[in-house]
Amino acid sequence: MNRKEGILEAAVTLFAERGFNATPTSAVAKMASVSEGLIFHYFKNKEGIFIHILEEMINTYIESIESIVKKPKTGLEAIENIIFFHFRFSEEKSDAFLIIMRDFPFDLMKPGSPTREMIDDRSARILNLISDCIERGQKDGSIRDLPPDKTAFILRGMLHGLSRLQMLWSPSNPDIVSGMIDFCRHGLAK
Amino acid sequence: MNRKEGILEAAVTLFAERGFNATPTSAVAKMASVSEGLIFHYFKNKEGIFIHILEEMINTYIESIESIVKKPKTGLEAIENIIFFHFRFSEEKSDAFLIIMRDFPFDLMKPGSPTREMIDDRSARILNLISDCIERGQKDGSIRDLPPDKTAFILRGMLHGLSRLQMLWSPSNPDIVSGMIDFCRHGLAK
Amino acid sequence: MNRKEGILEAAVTLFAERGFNATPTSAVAKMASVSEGLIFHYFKNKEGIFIHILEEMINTYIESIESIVKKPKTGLEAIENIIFFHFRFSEEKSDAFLIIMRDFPFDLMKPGSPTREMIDDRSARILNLISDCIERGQKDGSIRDLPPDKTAFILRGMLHGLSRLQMLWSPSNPDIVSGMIDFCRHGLAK
Amino acid sequence: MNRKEGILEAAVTLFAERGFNATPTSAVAKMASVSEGLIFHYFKNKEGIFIHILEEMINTYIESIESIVKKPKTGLEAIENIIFFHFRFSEEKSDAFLIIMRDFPFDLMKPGSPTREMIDDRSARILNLISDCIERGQKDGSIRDLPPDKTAFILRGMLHGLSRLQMLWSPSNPDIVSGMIDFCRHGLAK
DNA sequence: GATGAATGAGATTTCATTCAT
DNA sequence: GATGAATGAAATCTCATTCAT
Repeated sequence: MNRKEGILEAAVTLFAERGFNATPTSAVAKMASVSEGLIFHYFKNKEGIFIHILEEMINTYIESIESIVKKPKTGLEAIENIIFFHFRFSEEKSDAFLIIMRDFPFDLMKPGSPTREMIDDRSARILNLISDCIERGQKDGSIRDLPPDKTAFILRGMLHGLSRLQMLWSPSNPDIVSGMIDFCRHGLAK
Repeated sequence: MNRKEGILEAAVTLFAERGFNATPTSAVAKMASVSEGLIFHYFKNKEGIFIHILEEMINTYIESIESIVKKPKTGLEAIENIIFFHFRFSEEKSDAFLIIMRDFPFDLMKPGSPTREMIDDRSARILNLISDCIERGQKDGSIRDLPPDKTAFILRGMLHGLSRLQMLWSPSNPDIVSGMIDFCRHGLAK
Repeated sequence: MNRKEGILEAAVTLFAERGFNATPTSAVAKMASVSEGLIFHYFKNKEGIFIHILEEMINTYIESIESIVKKPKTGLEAIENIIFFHFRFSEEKSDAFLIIMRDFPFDLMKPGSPTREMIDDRSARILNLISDCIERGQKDGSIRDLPPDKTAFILRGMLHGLSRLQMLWSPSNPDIVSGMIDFCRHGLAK
Repeated sequence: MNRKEGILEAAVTLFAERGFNATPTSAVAKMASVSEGLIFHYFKNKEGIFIHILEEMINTYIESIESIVKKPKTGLEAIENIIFFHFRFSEEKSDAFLIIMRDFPFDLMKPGSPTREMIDDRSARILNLISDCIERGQKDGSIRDLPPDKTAFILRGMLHGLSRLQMLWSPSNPDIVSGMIDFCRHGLAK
């Protein structure tokens, strides 16, 4: 493993454990057995590390969804697959997922910033992927008549909110995947 | 307006604008025309301000919901009212809402801390209120047979996620209230 | 002596000794027996210390000259008094004088910055004081016909350059006050 | 242009623009399209670049003056030529001139350091050149009786101070060459 | 000659918090 | 209650410089 990856790995672990703000770059450097300067050599900023993690994650997420939605026969099944995938993904990459849900530094979202643009772009792509499935489902008869874009937004909101609630906010942690699938099937299907 | 309220008002405004971490207590003091020391006299901590805002908000939220769910005839209508109320509330108190969604300092959630206990309690109460409505709906025939607790969790996740996405993360901001109502009606109703 | 003055005194001494850039604020704090934070409480910036020293010095300089030029009978004598004063002043306040001549951080001169404006103002006032003397001398017959503003600029340049050369750049340090007086008498007088 | 010269050219440009201290070697390397290591291969130090620029400039300055003072018939004319040359030179090499006037790192002047010795030597040579002209003028009757060394120092101080004031410190920038010539003619001539 | 990854030593600055008044 | 001077503990980031290749 090269040094850059070592830094990223250490950062993900420590950020998840202590929080982004509460983790000094010195701790990351120490855990990665690297000089502190090297972090800034590669990432320029502490935020640079975050951005790297975020970008990598979001891109993998989208690419996975892109390939996943192709397989099923109906649009509704495609949506169900997205839901399954989302929660599996959030478990597999739980550390990075947690960081992004919990510690996102929102000054990165200043209008016009490159990160903002990247996120806006990815958000739009995700919404498109979902609403494409909905339209597909409306054509193949698996999904009833409802506005695809709005509904895509609602589904994404559900995924986002359920993941976040489960991770950060709630004492009880029911298995909600099957529940959500069921709920959506009724909410969407004819 | 007394000084304590002045501090709270200034804090909400500034935290919403710049973020909790990025707002020094000195800025709050200056905006409230108060000495910095007085903040600590009233709130002990910087986090103390946050906790106060959070608690006030969450209590109002719950009390409002408690009174709201009583009126409608069916459980389903009660749920719909909760949804309406949630989004109205998030607009009315948009600053405080934003702060809590975006800047929550998660070290307050350390197991056993008083804030953690307060939140766990309030979360449970909210879930109970929702699942009560569901059970009510199942009795009055407006809601189909599905697990009340899980479903309550899902509904709360939707509310949380949609609000958060709308506020922080998404370029497009469709009006999703009616969409969510429609979606839930299909998802829940018989 | 209060703490603020203590900081200034320590700063002048250390800056003169080691140079502005080479003196860490920690050294100033230590020498003034004060916490490092207090420096920033009073001066906001490391540059803030410099600006304070500069402003105090330049104001004293101008006020002294203002009172000095009034006394003598002729304009030429007034000029001579300025010259005498300048070199006496530079010896009395040699530390602060040295710092300003040697370590001036020229990003303070960015067009539009408050320090830039302050300096432009003070420069103009000094030039005015000198050229007033010249005009006075032309009226009273002690100074020949030459452009007052340009000549004032030249005299100020001489003062500046001689002080700087003497302090920083030259191995031999002749007593140049009398020489300059003599030179100017011939250069200016009828 | 070879790489060493490329580095020097980039350095002069950047130092003039941002200041010596504020310009990282990395910026010089980038602008010269060269690796950062190569700078240290050629110059050993960041200060090494400065010294190189300084030495080149000061030597050219002296050699030019040496050849210039030979031509005119009288000592006074020779002095006038020096003055003309000085200001022309400072305009032609304005970037390098600016750097030396503004950013000279005075730890290079530590007694005994090679740069200190080089500068002391060049300063003495410049003073000698000027005072030679004065003595010449006293012999040929163009310059009155005054101490040549002291006067040479004063003239050099004028040149230094006027250039510096003009470049760094003053809002008004009158054309002072002719003024200085006139002033000196009266100050020096019989 | 030439590269650029890697280092490490600081330096400035920020801030929550305390406490004497 | 109210003030604000004073503290001190970090934390990010910058850079000159080195060195293996």
